[in-house]
Parts: sequence; C-alpha cells; structure tokens
Amino acid sequence: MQKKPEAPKKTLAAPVKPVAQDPIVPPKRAVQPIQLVRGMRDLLSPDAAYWKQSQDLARSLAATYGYDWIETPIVEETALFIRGVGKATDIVEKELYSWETQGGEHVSLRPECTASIVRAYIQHGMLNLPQPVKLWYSGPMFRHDRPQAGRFRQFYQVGFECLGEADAVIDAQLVIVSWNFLKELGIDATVRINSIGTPESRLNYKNALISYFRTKRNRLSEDDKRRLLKNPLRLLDSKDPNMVELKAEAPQIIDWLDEESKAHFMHVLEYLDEVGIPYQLDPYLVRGLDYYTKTVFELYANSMDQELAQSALGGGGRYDGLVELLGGRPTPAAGFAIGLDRVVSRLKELNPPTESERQVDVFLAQLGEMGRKKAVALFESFRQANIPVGEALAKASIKAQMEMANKRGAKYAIIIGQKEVLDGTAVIRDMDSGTQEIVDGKKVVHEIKKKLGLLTNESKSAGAAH
RNA sequence: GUGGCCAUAGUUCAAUGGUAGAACACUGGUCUGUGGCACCAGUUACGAGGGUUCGAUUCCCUCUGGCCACCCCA
Repeated sequence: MQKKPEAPKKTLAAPVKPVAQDPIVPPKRAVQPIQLVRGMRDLLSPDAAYWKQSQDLARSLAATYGYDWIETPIVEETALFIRGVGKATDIVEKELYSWETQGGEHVSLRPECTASIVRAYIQHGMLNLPQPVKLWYSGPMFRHDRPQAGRFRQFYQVGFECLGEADAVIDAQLVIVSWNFLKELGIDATVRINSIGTPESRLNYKNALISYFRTKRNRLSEDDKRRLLKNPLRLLDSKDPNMVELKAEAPQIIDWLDEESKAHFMHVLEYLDEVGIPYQLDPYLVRGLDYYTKTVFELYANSMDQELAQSALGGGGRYDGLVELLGGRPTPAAGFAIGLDRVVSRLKELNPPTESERQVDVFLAQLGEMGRKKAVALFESFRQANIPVGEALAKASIKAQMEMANKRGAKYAIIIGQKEVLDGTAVIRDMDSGTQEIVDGKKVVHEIKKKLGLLTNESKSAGAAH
C-alpha cells in the first residue's frame, strides 16, 4: 500500500471554494451523545448474574417465610409520602421527585415502598385476610440525593413487610430474614438494633434530650444546633468529635421507654439470641423515617479493608402507627428493606467476575453460501432440540469463526462447507483434542447430544430408530 | 442541599498554547477449509457552551456528569 490518499486529498481540497456562506461548520458528530441523567445508571449484562442471584434468593426466602409477592406502582400521590414517611424527614423535604401532572395531580416517584404497601393493605381490605399479612416486593426507588459511589437516584430495594401482628417475634424474625439474606449471599454484616418506643415515650425522651443539650448549647456545632431544633434524635449520630463526649452523658432512650416497649424489646433480643443472630445494641440508632416505633435496626457490611462510607445495606423496624396514619384501622406492622445496588457491588467484590463470556458447548461454523444456508437450518434444529449453539453466520472466514468458537469455550465445533453440503455430511471438531470426525448431516444433532451426554435411554433408542 | 477533586478512543492511561499517542478491546489481513500463538493494517476520543488568544484539548467562567467528604441513607 502506497500513500496514495495524499494526492486525491489535495486535489479534492483545492477546488473547494471557501464560500463560507453558511458559517456553521459541519459537526464532527451528527449529534451530540446524550449523557445519563444525574444519579441514574444502566445495569449491564456482565452484572446480571449478581442481580439474579440476589433476586432469586429474596424470592426463595419469601417463599419459605411465607411472604406473598406484591408490586405497587412507582408513582404515588405525593401526600402518601408526606404523611407516611414524614414531612420533616430528609427523604420528603429534599429528596422527593415530585411534580404536577397535566391533570393537576400531585404525584411523586416512590422514595421507599413501605408507605405504598400500607396504602395497598388498606385499599384492598387486607385486614379481612388472615393476619398477619406478609408481603415482599422488589423494585426501583427514587431519591433526589447527591450521588456518590453506592448511592444513586434510582436504586433498587427488596423488602419484606408484615402487617397485622404486634408480637415481638415478628420483629425478631424480620431481623433474621434480613440477616439470612446477606449471610446466604456470603456478605458478612452486622445488625445494629435499638428501640425507640412508642411515640409518647419518644416524645418524653426527645424533651429530655433537648433540655440536656440546651445546657451544653455553647459546645454544639452550628450543624448540631440546627438539629437540636429540627430533629434532636439526630444529634445522637452526629460525627462531630465533640459529640462523643456529650453523647456519653446524654440521656439514653432505653431509660425512657415505657414498660411495654421495654418488654417488647427484651423479647426481640431473646429471640435473636435463641437463633444466634449477632447484633449490636446501638442506643444512638434512630432511623430517618417518622413512622418507626419500638424496634429499629440496620444492617452494615463489615468491610475488610477500609471503612466504606456507604456500608448501610438495609434497615427496618416496627411501624405500629402507620396504617392508622394513612387512614386504616389501627394495625401493628413491621418490615425491612435491603438495598440491592450495594448488595450487588458487595457480591461483585466478593466474587469477581470470571473472564468467561457467553459460554456455549457447541459452535456452528459455516463456509461458503451453501454451507451458510445449511447452517441456518441446522441452527434451528439445535434450537428445537433445546441445545444452545453459538454461531457467527454473518462471518465468511472460517478462521474468524473458529476464533469465536474458542472464545466462547465451545467443546465442539460443527463445520459445514461446500464439500459437506454436497456429501450430506458435517464435520464435528473436538476443540480440546483437535480431532475431527465426519458424520451424517442428518444425525448431527443426535451426535452432539451423545457427546454432551444429553441422551436418556429412551431418546437413545429413539434416536437409533431414526 | 454544602464543600473539595476530576472529565482525553469501548476500557485503562499519556502528551501538548500550534487540533492528540499507547496498551487492551474491536474490525480486517497474512490464511474461502480450521481456534487457543504470532505478525501487519484499520476504525474510534479532547463532555457542552462562552471568554482570553493570531491560534485552546491545554488558561479563565458557566453548565452537565463522575468521585470524595458532609448531610442522610439503601
């Protein structure tokens, strides 16, 4: 190859008159590629196995623990979340995707699913079903938060909710299920658990906390002063080093629980002890949603190297007041949700993806137009026989096809060229040994079945009778 | 939402005030009858807009997106 292009380029360039009538320079690209919307992402095929693994496990746990499938809409009336999650929470205050529809409805993308489940429970009269009603869900949630690793604006949760039963054993079993979920995926996690009592006892505690911190007001950071006014419970998980000291002296919620909540919490812990679930009592654990009562818990990944910021994998608790708050009859309930995005990234770290691309046992290679035609038909025969076969029908070179066969880990390559078509045969190549045999073209599927050990005794004789 | 760092081929990374290279990947060839090797060739990028400048991918501003910390949580 000479450098011929030089000349034509110049001759082409010369006659172009710099008319410059249109100042718009032809763009390098026809159109600009469009970026992802902030905080959104594509889930791609190489990760499919991890998603499937966790979703399958959720499904099977649901079956064994007796949870029924439910899927609620992604869009709900905004009021559901304002009432359900709580007006003063971060989720509602600054993370809600809300808009007004053409019809004037005020709707939002769900930031979590519990409120929707409760709405469905009320709406479908599930209180008439045998109690408790146990439901599980899996799907995308949306929060307009600042994205970071492990934090997306559309993220996926799988959750279990148990409505209509107040007993502490429910709380315990929910912790057990969520723990088992992570455990069976091979994720080492810690349960942190606490009780925040009834709304009344919590209010008393809140007041005690406020008066305690008021006396230390001058030692609080601006941030913490704001929290003291807005959500004093949040002061407890402040990371300000100053707070560690102040916290130690602060009243603890445990001491402010009513007798019933205290007993309830003790029962929950006893059940957990019985099953041997490791947990940490965390007197500072208060969840960011208003609806929780009594038991609250969170699951954290135990990271091996450095402490990851986004290590919260899930959480849940009891929400005895929520059904009533959303217009149903007073109904006790509890549940949890686990963040699949973080679980999947954890799984991926734990079991790095293997190099294996789409593996097939058999690869079908063809040569020449006649061979290709035959191969198209033969591929269909394999499909009917339910045997996955790789192909590159659009490729002409046998070499390229053999490369592909190798890349996809095929044990056998079937080769059909001009010659085979004329003879009514096919070549089967053993990719490991490199040996080849010529078989009757009509029996290729049968031969491959035999080699792959897919023949039962019956089909063996059936194949022979053919 | 606040603050900081960052943005170059599909990916991981270079270089440069005079419009860009490598590796891997991809496509083709050596080789219309055979893969795991080798060699050769080729395609593909300065996130967007504005400013400074004779000239900007490089400097400045804005936007967009990513990462980190906070906030909060999954």
